[in-house]
Amino acid sequence: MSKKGSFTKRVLQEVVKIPLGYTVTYKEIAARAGNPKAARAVGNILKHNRWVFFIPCHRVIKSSGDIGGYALGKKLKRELIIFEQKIKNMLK
DNA sequence: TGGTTCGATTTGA
DNA sequence: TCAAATCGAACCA
Repeated sequence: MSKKGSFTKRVLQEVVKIPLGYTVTYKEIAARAGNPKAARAVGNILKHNRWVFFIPCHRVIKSSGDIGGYALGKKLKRELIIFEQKIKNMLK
């Protein structure tokens, strides 16, 4: 229990690397972190992470393409994703 | 400190 | 559609 778990840090690191207007699935993050089966843990980490202000949790969604959830509100998450996709389209 | 339960999930039958 | 698996963190004694 005393272990901090490098997996947590790894997950956060990967989430931060997510480009603008790009969404990643929990499984993808888990896989990048080293544990493809830790998709649930990813959501749990994002929910209780202490770097929530530095991590775009709204870019992480379910593999089904649906919005999993969001600590600040699922509705806000959807809006943010659409907004970022819009920006991406504009830059494009 | 140690053990148990839950969660923003995923996958298989 | 339902249930099991699996990882991290919170909760309780």
